[in-house]
Amino acid sequence: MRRVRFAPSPTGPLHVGGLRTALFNYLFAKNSGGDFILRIEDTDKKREVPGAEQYIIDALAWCGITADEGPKKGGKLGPYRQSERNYLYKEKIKILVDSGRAYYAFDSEEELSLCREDSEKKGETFMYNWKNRKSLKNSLSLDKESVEKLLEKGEKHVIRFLSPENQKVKTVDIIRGESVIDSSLLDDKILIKANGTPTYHFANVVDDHLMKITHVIRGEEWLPSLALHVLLYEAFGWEKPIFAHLPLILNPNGKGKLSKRSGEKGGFPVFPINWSGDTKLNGFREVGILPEGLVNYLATLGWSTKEGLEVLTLHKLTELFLLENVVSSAANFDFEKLKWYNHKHIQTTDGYKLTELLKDLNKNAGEIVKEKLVDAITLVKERANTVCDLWGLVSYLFFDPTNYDEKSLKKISKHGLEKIVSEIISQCKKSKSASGFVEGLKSWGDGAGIGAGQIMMTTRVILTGGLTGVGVHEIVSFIGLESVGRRAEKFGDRI
RNA sequence: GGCCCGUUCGUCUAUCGGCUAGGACGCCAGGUUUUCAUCCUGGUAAGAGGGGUUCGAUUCCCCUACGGGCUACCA
Repeated sequence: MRRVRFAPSPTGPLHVGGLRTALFNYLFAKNSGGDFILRIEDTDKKREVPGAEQYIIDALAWCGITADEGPKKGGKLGPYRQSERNYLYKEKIKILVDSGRAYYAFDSEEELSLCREDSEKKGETFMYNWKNRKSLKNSLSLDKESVEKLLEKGEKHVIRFLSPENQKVKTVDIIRGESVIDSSLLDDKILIKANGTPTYHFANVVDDHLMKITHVIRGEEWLPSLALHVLLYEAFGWEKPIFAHLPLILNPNGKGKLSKRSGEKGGFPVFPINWSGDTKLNGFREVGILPEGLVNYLATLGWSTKEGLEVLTLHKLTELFLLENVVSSAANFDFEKLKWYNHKHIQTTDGYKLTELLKDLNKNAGEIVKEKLVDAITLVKERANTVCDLWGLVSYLFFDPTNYDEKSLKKISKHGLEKIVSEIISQCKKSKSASGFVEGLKSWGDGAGIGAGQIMMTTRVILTGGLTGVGVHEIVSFIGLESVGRRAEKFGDRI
Protein backbone atom coordinates (compact mmCIF):
# COMPACT_ATOMS: atom_id res chain seq x y z
CA MET A 1 0.00 0.00 0.00
CA ARG A 2 1.14 3.48 -0.81
CA ARG A 3 2.26 5.63 2.08
CA VAL A 4 3.21 9.21 1.33
CA ARG A 5 3.93 12.20 3.47
CA PHE A 6 3.76 15.94 3.34
CA ALA A 7 6.51 17.33 5.52
CA PRO A 8 6.40 21.10 5.89
CA SER A 9 8.39 23.28 8.25
CA PRO A 10 6.26 25.42 10.53
CA THR A 11 8.11 28.60 9.62
CA GLY A 12 5.10 30.60 8.50
CA PRO A 13 1.89 30.25 6.53
CA LEU A 14 1.78 27.48 3.97
CA HIS A 15 2.00 28.94 0.46
CA VAL A 16 0.54 27.56 -2.76
CA GLY A 17 3.76 25.77 -3.69
CA GLY A 18 3.61 23.75 -0.51
CA LEU A 19 -0.10 23.28 -0.90
CA ARG A 20 0.37 21.84 -4.39
CA THR A 21 2.96 19.40 -3.03
CA ALA A 22 0.52 18.35 -0.32
CA LEU A 23 -2.26 18.02 -2.88
CA PHE A 24 -0.26 15.78 -5.22
CA ASN A 25 0.78 13.58 -2.32
CA TYR A 26 -2.82 13.35 -1.19
CA LEU A 27 -4.16 12.61 -4.67
CA PHE A 28 -1.52 9.96 -5.24
CA ALA A 29 -2.28 8.23 -1.93
CA LYS A 30 -6.05 8.39 -2.25
CA ASN A 31 -5.96 7.26 -5.85
CA SER A 32 -5.13 3.81 -4.55
CA GLY A 33 -6.57 3.98 -1.06
CA GLY A 34 -3.18 4.64 0.51
CA ASP A 35 -2.20 6.74 3.49
CA PHE A 36 -1.36 10.41 3.55
CA ILE A 37 0.82 11.40 6.47
CA LEU A 38 1.50 14.86 7.81
CA ARG A 39 4.88 15.28 9.44
CA ILE A 40 6.03 18.54 10.93
CA GLU A 41 9.69 19.22 10.28
CA ASP A 42 10.46 21.47 13.19
CA THR A 43 14.09 20.63 13.80
CA ASP A 44 15.13 24.25 13.51
CA LYS A 45 13.55 25.84 16.54
CA LYS A 46 15.01 29.25 15.72
CA ARG A 47 12.88 29.51 12.62
CA GLU A 48 9.70 28.10 14.06
CA VAL A 49 6.75 30.48 14.03
CA PRO A 50 3.93 30.10 16.56
CA GLY A 51 0.66 29.13 14.97
CA ALA A 52 2.25 27.87 11.79
CA GLU A 53 1.56 24.21 12.48
CA GLN A 54 -2.08 24.89 13.19
CA TYR A 55 -2.24 27.05 10.08
CA ILE A 56 -0.93 24.20 7.94
CA ILE A 57 -3.55 21.84 9.30
CA ASP A 58 -6.33 24.43 8.88
CA ALA A 59 -5.29 25.37 5.37
CA LEU A 60 -5.17 21.75 4.27
CA ALA A 61 -8.52 21.07 5.90
CA TRP A 62 -10.04 24.06 4.10
CA CYS A 63 -8.94 22.43 0.85
CA GLY A 64 -10.42 19.12 1.87
CA ILE A 65 -7.08 17.48 2.50
CA THR A 66 -6.94 15.56 5.73
CA ALA A 67 -4.11 13.43 7.03
CA ASP A 68 -4.50 9.80 8.00
CA GLU A 69 -1.65 10.21 10.46
CA GLY A 70 -0.23 13.40 11.87
CA PRO A 71 0.71 15.39 14.96
CA LYS A 72 -2.87 16.09 16.00
CA LYS A 73 -4.37 12.93 14.65
CA GLY A 74 -1.71 10.54 15.90
CA GLY A 75 -0.87 7.19 14.34
CA LYS A 76 1.13 4.09 14.99
CA LEU A 77 4.44 5.33 13.62
CA GLY A 78 4.61 8.62 15.46
CA PRO A 79 5.42 10.96 16.95
CA TYR A 80 4.83 13.17 13.91
CA ARG A 81 6.85 16.17 15.00
CA GLN A 82 10.55 15.83 14.39
CA SER A 83 11.32 17.74 17.57
CA GLU A 84 9.76 14.84 19.46
CA ARG A 85 11.79 12.21 17.66
CA ASN A 86 15.27 13.12 18.75
CA TYR A 87 15.80 9.83 20.58
CA LEU A 88 15.31 8.07 17.26
CA TYR A 89 17.89 10.17 15.45
CA LYS A 90 20.37 9.61 18.29
CA GLU A 91 19.83 5.92 17.96
CA LYS A 92 20.25 5.88 14.19
CA ILE A 93 23.25 8.18 13.95
CA LYS A 94 25.16 5.77 16.15
CA ILE A 95 24.85 3.13 13.45
CA LEU A 96 26.49 5.42 10.94
CA VAL A 97 29.25 6.54 13.29
CA ASP A 98 30.02 2.99 14.33
CA SER A 99 30.19 1.80 10.75
CA GLY A 100 32.46 4.69 9.81
CA ARG A 101 29.96 6.33 7.47
CA ALA A 102 29.70 9.41 9.68
CA TYR A 103 32.26 11.22 11.78
CA TYR A 104 32.65 13.91 14.40
CA ALA A 105 33.75 17.34 13.30
CA PHE A 106 34.93 19.99 15.73
CA ASP A 107 35.43 22.95 13.43
CA SER A 108 33.69 26.04 14.73
CA GLU A 109 31.27 27.99 12.58
CA GLU A 110 33.73 30.88 12.61
CA GLU A 111 36.52 28.71 11.32
CA LEU A 112 34.35 27.41 8.55
CA SER A 113 33.08 30.78 7.47
CA LEU A 114 36.72 31.88 7.30
CA CYS A 115 37.38 28.94 4.99
CA ARG A 116 34.41 29.98 2.85
CA GLU A 117 35.64 33.54 2.57
CA ASP A 118 39.06 32.27 1.67
CA SER A 119 37.71 30.08 -1.10
CA GLU A 120 35.51 32.83 -2.36
CA LYS A 121 38.50 35.12 -2.76
CA LYS A 122 40.02 32.52 -5.01
CA GLY A 123 36.79 32.28 -6.93
CA GLU A 124 36.06 28.85 -5.56
CA THR A 125 33.34 27.31 -3.46
CA PHE A 126 34.34 25.82 -0.15
CA MET A 127 33.35 22.22 0.27
CA TYR A 128 33.89 20.05 3.28
CA ASN A 129 34.71 16.70 1.69
CA TRP A 130 37.37 14.18 0.71
CA LYS A 131 39.61 16.92 -0.63
CA ASN A 132 40.16 18.67 2.66
CA ARG A 133 38.57 16.71 5.48
CA LYS A 134 41.97 15.39 6.52
CA SER A 135 43.21 18.90 7.12
CA LEU A 136 40.23 20.02 9.15
CA LYS A 137 39.36 19.33 12.76
CA ASN A 138 37.51 16.05 12.92
CA SER A 139 37.64 12.45 14.00
CA LEU A 140 39.31 11.50 10.75
CA SER A 141 42.19 13.92 11.02
CA LEU A 142 42.65 13.73 14.79
CA ASP A 143 43.93 10.64 16.55
CA LYS A 144 41.54 8.50 18.49
CA GLU A 145 42.67 9.68 21.90
CA SER A 146 42.27 13.35 21.26
CA VAL A 147 38.86 12.76 19.73
CA GLU A 148 37.77 10.91 22.83
CA LYS A 149 39.22 13.62 25.02
CA LEU A 150 37.34 16.30 23.11
CA LEU A 151 34.09 14.39 23.32
CA GLU A 152 34.57 13.79 27.03
CA LYS A 153 35.28 17.44 27.56
CA GLY A 154 31.97 18.18 25.90
CA GLU A 155 33.61 20.06 23.05
CA LYS A 156 31.05 21.38 20.57
CA HIS A 157 30.83 19.18 17.54
CA VAL A 158 28.67 18.14 14.66
CA ILE A 159 28.38 14.78 12.97
CA ARG A 160 29.06 14.72 9.26
CA PHE A 161 28.31 12.17 6.60
CA LEU A 162 31.37 10.65 4.98
CA SER A 163 30.69 11.14 1.29
CA PRO A 164 32.49 8.58 -0.81
CA GLU A 165 35.41 9.96 -2.77
CA ASN A 166 34.86 8.48 -6.15
CA GLN A 167 31.56 6.79 -6.66
CA LYS A 168 28.99 7.12 -9.39
CA VAL A 169 25.69 7.58 -7.62
CA LYS A 170 22.69 6.52 -9.63
CA THR A 171 19.52 8.38 -8.73
CA VAL A 172 16.06 7.76 -10.07
CA ASP A 173 13.26 10.26 -10.14
CA ILE A 174 10.15 8.87 -11.76
CA ILE A 175 9.26 12.20 -13.31
CA ARG A 176 12.69 12.87 -14.77
CA GLY A 177 14.26 9.46 -15.08
CA GLU A 178 17.76 8.31 -14.22
CA SER A 179 20.71 10.45 -13.46
CA VAL A 180 24.27 9.70 -12.42
CA ILE A 181 26.11 11.97 -10.04
CA ASP A 182 29.80 11.86 -9.23
CA SER A 183 30.11 11.62 -5.47
CA SER A 184 33.35 13.55 -5.45
CA LEU A 185 31.24 16.63 -6.14
CA LEU A 186 29.29 16.06 -2.94
CA ASP A 187 30.25 17.47 0.42
CA ASP A 188 30.20 15.89 3.84
CA LYS A 189 26.84 17.23 4.89
CA ILE A 190 26.13 17.79 8.54
CA LEU A 191 23.75 15.16 9.84
CA ILE A 192 23.61 16.19 13.49
CA LYS A 193 24.04 19.81 14.47
CA ALA A 194 26.08 21.02 17.44
CA ASN A 195 22.92 21.31 19.51
CA GLY A 196 22.28 17.62 19.02
CA THR A 197 19.35 17.95 16.62
CA PRO A 198 19.36 16.53 13.11
CA THR A 199 19.44 18.45 9.85
CA TYR A 200 16.74 17.98 7.25
CA HIS A 201 18.74 15.42 5.30
CA PHE A 202 19.17 13.06 8.19
CA ALA A 203 15.81 13.44 9.89
CA ASN A 204 14.09 13.11 6.56
CA VAL A 205 15.72 9.83 5.60
CA VAL A 206 15.36 8.32 9.04
CA ASP A 207 11.70 9.32 9.33
CA ASP A 208 10.73 8.23 5.86
CA HIS A 209 12.23 4.86 6.58
CA LEU A 210 10.72 4.51 10.04
CA MET A 211 7.33 5.70 8.84
CA LYS A 212 7.46 3.22 5.97
CA ILE A 213 7.04 5.88 3.32
CA THR A 214 6.84 4.27 -0.12
CA HIS A 215 6.92 7.38 -2.30
CA VAL A 216 8.68 10.64 -1.60
CA ILE A 217 6.88 13.37 -3.54
CA ARG A 218 8.42 16.75 -2.88
CA GLY A 219 9.48 19.99 -4.53
CA GLU A 220 12.17 20.18 -7.17
CA GLU A 221 14.37 22.21 -4.84
CA TRP A 222 15.35 18.88 -3.28
CA LEU A 223 16.70 17.38 -6.45
CA PRO A 224 20.31 18.44 -5.78
CA SER A 225 20.17 16.58 -2.45
CA LEU A 226 18.80 13.38 -3.90
CA ALA A 227 22.23 11.76 -4.34
CA LEU A 228 23.03 12.42 -0.69
CA HIS A 229 19.75 10.89 0.38
CA VAL A 230 20.35 7.85 -1.79
CA LEU A 231 23.79 7.45 -0.24
CA LEU A 232 22.26 7.71 3.21
CA TYR A 233 19.77 4.95 2.49
CA GLU A 234 22.57 2.81 1.16
CA ALA A 235 24.77 3.50 4.16
CA PHE A 236 21.99 2.23 6.38
CA GLY A 237 21.23 -0.65 4.08
CA TRP A 238 17.61 0.49 3.88
CA GLU A 239 15.27 0.08 0.97
CA LYS A 240 14.82 3.36 -0.85
CA PRO A 241 11.41 4.88 -1.47
CA ILE A 242 10.44 5.96 -4.97
CA PHE A 243 11.27 9.61 -5.55
CA ALA A 244 9.29 12.17 -7.48
CA HIS A 245 10.33 15.81 -7.63
CA LEU A 246 7.54 18.19 -8.53
CA PRO A 247 8.29 21.12 -10.80
CA LEU A 248 8.30 24.52 -9.15
CA ILE A 249 5.55 27.11 -9.35
CA LEU A 250 7.04 30.34 -10.64
CA ASN A 251 5.94 33.96 -10.58
CA PRO A 252 3.51 35.02 -13.33
CA ASN A 253 6.41 36.32 -15.41
CA GLY A 254 8.43 33.16 -14.88
CA LYS A 255 11.15 34.94 -12.96
CA GLY A 256 11.81 33.15 -9.71
CA LYS A 257 9.79 31.01 -7.36
CA LEU A 258 6.31 32.29 -6.59
CA SER A 259 6.63 34.62 -3.65
CA LYS A 260 4.57 36.80 -1.36
CA ARG A 261 6.06 39.85 -3.04
CA SER A 262 4.99 38.84 -6.51
CA GLY A 263 1.52 38.19 -5.20
CA GLU A 264 1.39 41.68 -3.79
CA LYS A 265 2.60 43.11 -7.07
CA GLY A 266 0.09 41.13 -9.10
CA GLY A 267 -2.74 41.76 -6.69
CA PHE A 268 -3.36 38.20 -5.58
CA PRO A 269 -2.64 36.20 -2.42
CA VAL A 270 -0.27 33.24 -2.31
CA PHE A 271 -1.71 31.64 0.80
CA PRO A 272 -4.84 29.51 1.05
CA ILE A 273 -6.46 31.22 4.03
CA ASN A 274 -5.74 34.33 6.04
CA TRP A 275 -2.71 34.40 8.30
CA SER A 276 -2.95 36.29 11.53
CA GLY A 277 0.64 36.22 12.70
CA ASP A 278 2.65 39.37 13.33
CA THR A 279 1.87 40.46 9.78
CA LYS A 280 -1.71 39.96 8.69
CA LEU A 281 -2.13 38.35 5.32
CA ASN A 282 -5.12 37.60 3.17
CA GLY A 283 -5.57 34.18 1.71
CA PHE A 284 -7.40 33.03 -1.39
CA ARG A 285 -10.40 32.36 0.79
CA GLU A 286 -10.56 36.03 1.75
CA VAL A 287 -10.61 37.23 -1.85
CA GLY A 288 -13.48 34.92 -2.63
CA ILE A 289 -11.78 31.85 -4.04
CA LEU A 290 -13.45 28.54 -3.30
CA PRO A 291 -11.26 25.67 -2.08
CA GLU A 292 -12.63 23.66 -5.01
CA GLY A 293 -11.37 26.31 -7.42
CA LEU A 294 -7.93 26.54 -5.86
CA VAL A 295 -7.48 22.79 -5.69
CA ASN A 296 -8.65 22.35 -9.26
CA TYR A 297 -6.29 25.02 -10.54
CA LEU A 298 -3.31 23.78 -8.56
CA ALA A 299 -3.87 20.29 -9.87
CA THR A 300 -3.44 21.53 -13.43
CA LEU A 301 -0.12 23.15 -12.63
CA GLY A 302 2.22 20.42 -13.76
CA TRP A 303 -0.35 17.73 -14.29
CA SER A 304 -3.11 16.99 -16.78
CA THR A 305 -5.40 14.17 -17.77
CA LYS A 306 -4.96 12.31 -21.02
CA GLU A 307 -8.44 13.34 -22.07
CA GLY A 308 -7.77 17.00 -21.41
CA LEU A 309 -10.41 17.26 -18.70
CA GLU A 310 -10.34 20.62 -16.99
CA VAL A 311 -13.03 21.22 -14.42
CA LEU A 312 -12.74 18.61 -11.72
CA THR A 313 -13.58 18.15 -8.05
CA LEU A 314 -11.14 16.86 -5.46
CA HIS A 315 -12.93 13.54 -5.52
CA LYS A 316 -12.65 13.26 -9.27
CA LEU A 317 -9.01 14.33 -9.15
CA THR A 318 -8.12 11.51 -6.79
CA GLU A 319 -9.74 9.12 -9.21
CA LEU A 320 -7.79 10.38 -12.20
CA PHE A 321 -4.44 11.31 -10.71
CA LEU A 322 -1.38 9.61 -12.13
CA LEU A 323 2.13 10.52 -11.08
CA GLU A 324 3.37 9.55 -14.55
CA ASN A 325 1.41 12.44 -16.00
CA VAL A 326 3.24 15.03 -13.96
CA VAL A 327 5.44 17.20 -16.16
CA SER A 328 9.03 18.08 -15.44
CA SER A 329 8.98 21.77 -16.29
CA ALA A 330 8.07 24.62 -13.99
CA ALA A 331 4.75 26.47 -14.35
CA ASN A 332 3.98 30.16 -14.10
CA PHE A 333 1.22 31.10 -11.71
CA ASP A 334 -1.76 32.67 -13.49
CA PHE A 335 -4.43 34.26 -11.31
CA GLU A 336 -6.77 34.79 -14.29
CA LYS A 337 -6.94 31.09 -14.92
CA LEU A 338 -7.49 30.38 -11.23
CA LYS A 339 -10.45 32.76 -11.37
CA TRP A 340 -11.87 30.90 -14.33
CA TYR A 341 -11.71 27.60 -12.45
CA ASN A 342 -13.28 29.34 -9.49
CA HIS A 343 -16.02 30.71 -11.74
CA LYS A 344 -16.82 27.19 -12.91
CA HIS A 345 -17.03 25.92 -9.34
CA ILE A 346 -19.16 28.84 -8.18
CA GLN A 347 -21.67 27.96 -10.88
CA THR A 348 -22.09 24.49 -9.44
CA THR A 349 -22.15 25.57 -5.79
CA ASP A 350 -25.61 26.10 -4.36
CA GLY A 351 -26.87 29.57 -3.48
CA TYR A 352 -27.24 28.82 0.20
CA LYS A 353 -23.59 27.86 0.56
CA LEU A 354 -22.45 30.89 -1.41
CA THR A 355 -24.60 33.15 0.73
CA GLU A 356 -22.95 31.90 3.90
CA LEU A 357 -19.53 32.48 2.40
CA LEU A 358 -20.43 35.97 1.22
CA LYS A 359 -21.87 36.89 4.59
CA ASP A 360 -18.54 36.01 6.19
CA LEU A 361 -16.60 38.05 3.68
CA ASN A 362 -18.75 41.13 3.27
CA LYS A 363 -20.14 43.16 6.15
CA ASN A 364 -22.95 44.72 4.11
CA ALA A 365 -24.08 41.32 2.94
CA GLY A 366 -23.97 40.12 6.52
CA GLU A 367 -26.78 42.50 7.40
CA ILE A 368 -29.20 41.29 4.79
CA VAL A 369 -31.88 38.73 5.60
CA LYS A 370 -30.45 35.38 4.66
CA GLU A 371 -33.38 33.94 2.72
CA LYS A 372 -33.62 37.05 0.56
CA LEU A 373 -29.90 36.95 -0.14
CA VAL A 374 -30.00 33.29 -1.10
CA ASP A 375 -32.65 34.06 -3.71
CA ALA A 376 -30.65 36.96 -5.08
CA ILE A 377 -27.41 35.01 -5.24
CA THR A 378 -29.06 32.08 -6.92
CA LEU A 379 -30.20 34.54 -9.58
CA VAL A 380 -26.71 35.89 -10.31
CA LYS A 381 -24.16 33.27 -9.24
CA GLU A 382 -23.41 32.01 -12.73
CA ARG A 383 -21.88 35.39 -13.56
CA ALA A 384 -19.40 35.56 -10.68
CA ASN A 385 -15.70 34.75 -10.74
CA THR A 386 -15.24 35.08 -7.01
CA VAL A 387 -17.51 35.00 -3.98
CA CYS A 388 -16.72 38.69 -3.49
CA ASP A 389 -18.03 39.47 -6.99
CA LEU A 390 -21.42 38.28 -5.82
CA TRP A 391 -21.97 41.43 -3.80
CA GLY A 392 -21.56 43.76 -6.74
CA LEU A 393 -23.85 41.55 -8.78
CA VAL A 394 -26.58 41.55 -6.20
CA SER A 395 -26.48 44.93 -4.46
CA TYR A 396 -29.00 46.72 -6.73
CA LEU A 397 -31.53 44.11 -5.66
CA PHE A 398 -31.34 45.52 -2.14
CA PHE A 399 -30.37 49.15 -2.47
CA ASP A 400 -31.67 51.97 -4.63
CA PRO A 401 -29.04 53.31 -6.99
CA THR A 402 -27.33 56.40 -5.60
CA ASN A 403 -25.89 57.52 -8.91
CA TYR A 404 -26.35 56.76 -12.57
CA ASP A 405 -23.72 55.60 -15.00
CA GLU A 406 -22.90 58.38 -17.49
CA LYS A 407 -22.54 56.14 -20.51
CA SER A 408 -25.83 54.44 -19.79
CA LEU A 409 -27.61 57.78 -19.46
CA LYS A 410 -26.31 58.81 -22.85
CA LYS A 411 -27.60 55.60 -24.37
CA ILE A 412 -31.21 56.17 -23.37
CA SER A 413 -32.74 58.91 -25.49
CA LYS A 414 -33.50 62.30 -24.01
CA HIS A 415 -36.83 63.17 -25.58
CA GLY A 416 -39.77 61.36 -24.19
CA LEU A 417 -37.75 60.45 -21.14
CA GLU A 418 -39.99 62.29 -18.72
CA LYS A 419 -43.06 60.69 -20.25
CA ILE A 420 -41.53 57.23 -19.85
CA VAL A 421 -40.59 57.85 -16.24
CA SER A 422 -44.04 59.05 -15.26
CA GLU A 423 -45.61 56.12 -17.08
CA ILE A 424 -43.39 53.75 -15.10
CA ILE A 425 -44.59 55.39 -11.91
CA SER A 426 -48.22 55.09 -12.86
CA GLN A 427 -47.78 51.49 -14.05
CA CYS A 428 -46.40 50.67 -10.61
CA LYS A 429 -49.63 51.82 -9.06
CA LYS A 430 -51.85 50.11 -11.63
CA SER A 431 -50.08 46.77 -11.97
CA LYS A 432 -50.64 43.73 -9.82
CA SER A 433 -47.50 41.79 -10.76
CA ALA A 434 -44.12 42.08 -12.39
CA SER A 435 -45.41 40.61 -15.64
CA GLY A 436 -48.40 42.93 -15.56
CA PHE A 437 -46.02 45.82 -15.10
CA VAL A 438 -43.80 44.85 -18.01
CA GLU A 439 -46.73 44.11 -20.29
CA GLY A 440 -48.48 47.31 -19.33
CA LEU A 441 -45.36 49.33 -20.17
CA LYS A 442 -44.94 47.63 -23.52
CA SER A 443 -48.52 48.18 -24.66
CA TRP A 444 -48.36 51.80 -23.52
CA GLY A 445 -45.22 52.15 -25.62
CA ASP A 446 -46.99 50.68 -28.65
CA GLY A 447 -49.69 53.29 -28.34
CA ALA A 448 -47.29 56.16 -27.72
CA GLY A 449 -44.99 55.10 -30.54
CA ILE A 450 -42.01 54.41 -28.24
CA GLY A 451 -39.95 51.26 -28.82
CA ALA A 452 -39.97 48.55 -26.20
CA GLY A 453 -36.19 48.53 -26.16
CA GLN A 454 -36.08 52.18 -25.21
CA ILE A 455 -38.56 51.66 -22.39
CA MET A 456 -36.79 48.64 -20.98
CA MET A 457 -33.40 50.29 -21.09
CA THR A 458 -34.78 53.29 -19.24
CA THR A 459 -36.38 51.05 -16.66
CA ARG A 460 -33.11 49.26 -16.24
CA VAL A 461 -31.19 52.47 -15.61
CA ILE A 462 -33.82 53.52 -13.08
CA LEU A 463 -33.56 50.20 -11.27
CA THR A 464 -29.84 49.48 -11.37
CA GLY A 465 -28.20 52.80 -12.08
CA GLY A 466 -26.79 51.44 -15.29
CA LEU A 467 -27.24 49.00 -18.14
CA THR A 468 -26.37 45.87 -16.23
CA GLY A 469 -27.98 43.12 -14.24
CA VAL A 470 -30.42 40.28 -14.60
CA GLY A 471 -33.66 40.61 -16.61
CA VAL A 472 -35.92 43.60 -15.90
CA HIS A 473 -38.77 41.25 -15.13
CA GLU A 474 -36.64 39.42 -12.54
CA ILE A 475 -35.55 42.66 -10.93
CA VAL A 476 -39.10 44.00 -10.68
CA SER A 477 -40.38 40.76 -9.31
CA PHE A 478 -37.56 40.60 -6.77
CA ILE A 479 -37.72 44.14 -5.41
CA GLY A 480 -41.48 44.64 -5.76
CA LEU A 481 -43.52 47.33 -7.51
CA GLU A 482 -43.37 49.68 -4.56
CA SER A 483 -39.60 49.85 -4.76
CA VAL A 484 -39.77 50.26 -8.51
CA GLY A 485 -42.04 53.27 -8.06
CA ARG A 486 -39.74 54.78 -5.46
CA ARG A 487 -36.68 54.32 -7.69
CA ALA A 488 -38.51 55.87 -10.62
CA GLU A 489 -39.46 58.89 -8.55
CA LYS A 490 -35.89 59.33 -7.35
CA PHE A 491 -34.73 59.13 -10.93
CA GLY A 492 -37.37 61.65 -11.97
CA ASP A 493 -36.12 64.09 -9.34
CA ARG A 494 -32.63 63.77 -10.73
CA ILE A 495 -33.50 64.83 -14.29
C1' G B 1 31.57 30.68 -10.19
C1' G B 2 30.42 25.18 -9.50
C1' C B 3 26.66 21.37 -9.72
C1' C B 4 21.69 19.94 -11.04
C1' C B 5 16.96 20.52 -13.62
C1' G B 6 14.17 22.54 -17.45
C1' U B 7 12.73 24.94 -22.63
C1' U B 8 5.60 23.46 -27.54
C1' C B 9 0.74 29.51 -28.76
C1' G B 10 1.20 35.52 -23.96
C1' U B 11 -0.19 31.52 -19.92
C1' C B 12 -1.48 26.07 -18.35
C1' U B 13 -0.86 21.85 -21.30
C1' A B 14 -1.51 17.28 -25.38
C1' U B 15 1.83 14.80 -28.66
C1' C B 16 5.36 8.88 -26.09
C1' G B 17 9.53 9.21 -34.86
C1' G B 18 4.83 10.23 -39.60
C1' C B 19 1.73 16.90 -37.82
C1' U B 20 -2.80 20.31 -41.82
C1' A B 21 1.08 20.41 -33.98
C1' G B 22 -4.79 19.31 -30.41
C1' G B 23 -7.42 21.38 -25.96
C1' A B 24 -8.04 25.19 -22.03
C1' C B 25 -7.32 30.42 -20.05
C1' G B 26 -6.68 35.26 -22.10
C1' C B 27 -7.62 38.31 -26.25
C1' C B 28 -10.60 39.50 -30.84
C1' A B 29 -15.13 38.82 -33.85
C1' G B 30 -20.14 36.99 -34.45
C1' G B 31 -24.74 34.90 -32.28
C1' U B 32 -28.20 34.57 -27.96
C1' U B 33 -29.54 38.09 -24.12
C1' U B 34 -34.67 44.32 -26.02
C1' U B 35 -28.95 45.69 -21.28
C1' C B 36 -24.53 43.60 -19.00
C1' A B 37 -22.80 39.03 -17.82
C1' U B 38 -23.46 33.86 -18.48
C1' C B 39 -23.82 30.70 -22.67
C1' C B 40 -22.84 29.12 -27.95
C1' U B 41 -19.85 29.60 -32.62
C1' G B 42 -15.57 31.11 -34.98
C1' G B 43 -10.71 33.49 -35.08
C1' U B 44 -5.70 34.81 -33.16
C1' A B 45 -1.25 32.47 -31.59
C1' A B 46 3.81 27.81 -30.45
C1' G B 47 8.16 23.43 -31.17
C1' A B 48 14.78 28.70 -28.23
C1' G B 49 19.11 28.36 -31.93
C1' G B 50 22.75 25.21 -34.29
C1' G B 51 24.57 20.50 -35.35
C1' G B 52 23.93 15.24 -35.72
C1' U B 53 20.99 10.03 -35.94
C1' U B 54 16.96 8.66 -39.40
C1' C B 55 13.42 7.62 -45.40
C1' G B 56 11.33 11.15 -41.86
C1' A B 57 12.39 14.77 -36.30
C1' U B 58 8.57 18.87 -31.70
C1' U B 59 9.67 13.84 -30.23
C1' C B 60 16.30 10.51 -29.76
C1' C B 61 21.77 12.43 -29.04
C1' C B 62 25.38 16.62 -28.67
C1' C B 63 26.61 21.84 -28.34
C1' U B 64 25.05 26.86 -27.49
C1' A B 65 21.57 30.28 -25.55
C1' C B 66 18.01 31.37 -22.08
C1' G B 67 15.23 30.32 -17.53
C1' G B 68 15.02 28.05 -12.82
C1' G B 69 16.92 25.43 -8.49
C1' C B 70 20.82 24.14 -5.11
C1' U B 71 25.50 25.57 -3.31
C1' A B 72 23.89 26.93 5.58
C1' C B 73 25.10 23.76 12.14
C1' C B 74 17.33 26.50 6.90
C1' A B 75 14.00 23.41 5.24
